[in-house]
Amino acid sequence: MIDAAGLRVMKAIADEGSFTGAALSLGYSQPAISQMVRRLEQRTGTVLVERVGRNVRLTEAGQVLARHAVAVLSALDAAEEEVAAIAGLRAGRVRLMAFPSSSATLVPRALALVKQRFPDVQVTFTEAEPPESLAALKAGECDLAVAFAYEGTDVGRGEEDMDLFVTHKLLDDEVRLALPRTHPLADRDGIELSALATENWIAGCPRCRGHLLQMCANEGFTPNVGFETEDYVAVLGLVAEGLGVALIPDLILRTANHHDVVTLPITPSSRRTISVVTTADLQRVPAVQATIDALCEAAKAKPRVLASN
Amino acid sequence: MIDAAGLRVMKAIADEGSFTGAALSLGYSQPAISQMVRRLEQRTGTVLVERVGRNVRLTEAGQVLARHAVAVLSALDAAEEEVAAIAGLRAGRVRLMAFPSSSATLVPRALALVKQRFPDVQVTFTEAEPPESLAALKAGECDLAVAFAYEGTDVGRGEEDMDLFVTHKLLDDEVRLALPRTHPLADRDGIELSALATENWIAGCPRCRGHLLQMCANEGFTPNVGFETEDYVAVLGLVAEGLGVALIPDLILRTANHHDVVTLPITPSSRRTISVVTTADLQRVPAVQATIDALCEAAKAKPRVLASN
DNA sequence: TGGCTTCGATAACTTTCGGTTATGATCGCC
DNA sequence: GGCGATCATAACCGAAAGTTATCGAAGCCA
Repeated sequence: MIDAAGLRVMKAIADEGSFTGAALSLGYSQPAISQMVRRLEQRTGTVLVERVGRNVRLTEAGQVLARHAVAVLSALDAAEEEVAAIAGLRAGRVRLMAFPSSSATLVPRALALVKQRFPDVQVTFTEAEPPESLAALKAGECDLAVAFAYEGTDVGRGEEDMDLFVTHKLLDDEVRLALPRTHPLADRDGIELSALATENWIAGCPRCRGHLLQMCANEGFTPNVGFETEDYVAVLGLVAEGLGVALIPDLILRTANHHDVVTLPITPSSRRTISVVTTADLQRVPAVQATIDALCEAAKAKPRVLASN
Repeated sequence: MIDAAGLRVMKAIADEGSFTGAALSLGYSQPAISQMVRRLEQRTGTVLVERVGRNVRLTEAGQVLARHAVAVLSALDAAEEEVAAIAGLRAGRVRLMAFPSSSATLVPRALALVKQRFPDVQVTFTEAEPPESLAALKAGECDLAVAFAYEGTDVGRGEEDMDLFVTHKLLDDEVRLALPRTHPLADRDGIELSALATENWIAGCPRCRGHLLQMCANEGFTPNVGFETEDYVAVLGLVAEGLGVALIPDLILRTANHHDVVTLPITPSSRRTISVVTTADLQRVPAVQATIDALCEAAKAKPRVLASN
């Protein structure tokens, strides 16, 4: 019934004391004010201004509207400013989910980049493996997921609704064989997977275990998996103690290595692709886009860290 | 930029969880919501909803708008309600000015009527003689003036801008001669003004004094005015003490009389007209109209009071 | 897996509302 | 009494907002 424009006009009339002044201050023409007031009067069914001589004066009801105008308009301005802040990266919240081994350096580096560039954008971070993080993304519980997919399977995921998601590849993560320094094969430059059919194996996270089984099946054998743990530090410990060998992504080795463990490239080579995943809608949110950018840059900066290691 | 309708829509979407639901709850069609959201999005330059499957979910910016919506809309409702209260006589303030002798019974009775009918309408009351009250009305310092004009002069006033004002006649007030009970003429049923040329006169308010001089001039003499006071009780006291005679409006005699004073009709008869004056704009304000009505009714009820006196 | 239902997007049309220009009426002032 | 300023009114114009009709797609259910 009453709209903000009407209130703005009433306030301008109260401030300026005349229709003409109000028109000037609002950038309208004088008749616009005139009929705007008339509209308001017949909508409210009340006299809002009294025409006295060639000036006008607000009635009590008119003063009421003018008084409320400041409250309404300031609330409107506040809303506008707040979304403008989000649009202008002066505010905003990004809920990021990433799988554990990415949170070692890739994610912290990206978060630091975002914080440096847009100090008021808040990125919250939760660890989650790709299946859960993508489910959370779908459920609207996060805005961004850092996920990985092993070569062969699709980048975003191997699942059906890949077109719902938008993925940006961050980096390729080579899978290497980890074995004890004391192992007979430890001094080789590389090794064929098929030569490891009789080893005891240590498996990582469920997806990694699946990938291990898949690769071995391709080579014609079923690995003897003696241990399973999601903690790659534990995997390295187990390997170091000579309890078995493991396939470990290179990304993990950059931050956690063990002086009793040697890693070798394998044949056929295998890698996983690490990507950041979001939705088409969310990607258009500035803070989300900024976080994606930061992640991409953090990923590009990675190899140097690797080389120095 | 952002309008209340947009906020209302955002809130409805937040509440209903879908465009269709919002459309239903607001009485719009579904496409209306759809393009309303799109408009808002391109105005704010931000993504406000994410389309997930066949439902929608608000983004952070969208939630911000929905959250502010309640503040803005409630402020708007408050404004609307307040003017509706004024329009519906559940609120409102009337600033009434009346000349002193009208405040004895006429005004109190009218105020009581208003208070009984519309307990929440506040009538404030200030005493003022017609010249000042009408000036105040013109200056916007009051809404209603109870004024009087002596026969011959115009009802609203004798001045130029009578068409600015709207007047409602309340009652005619007969002017009577007040003289001491001991006066030789005190037992007459009436008296010619011309027979009083040699009396000592006591004059009331400036306008009354002017009227006295005018009447006497019409009868061919100039009254010998020994006292002037605006306080009619004082006039009666002076008359009672035999210090002179006076012309006193009947309205005053209804509330203030003196057992040593006798009043008589005079010839030529004279009366003043008591009216309530406002402006055309203010008359359309419900509370003002209600007060006018109450004054008219209070004036009609008057004669009975007089008769019983 | 294939229809059925439902939901959002889009297009095209219509109407109403809000605004401007032009003009008139009136007031206050010189 | 004329002049300048102010509000009101009329006529006109355009944009914006809402509607109907239709499409595409998603989820649901058998």
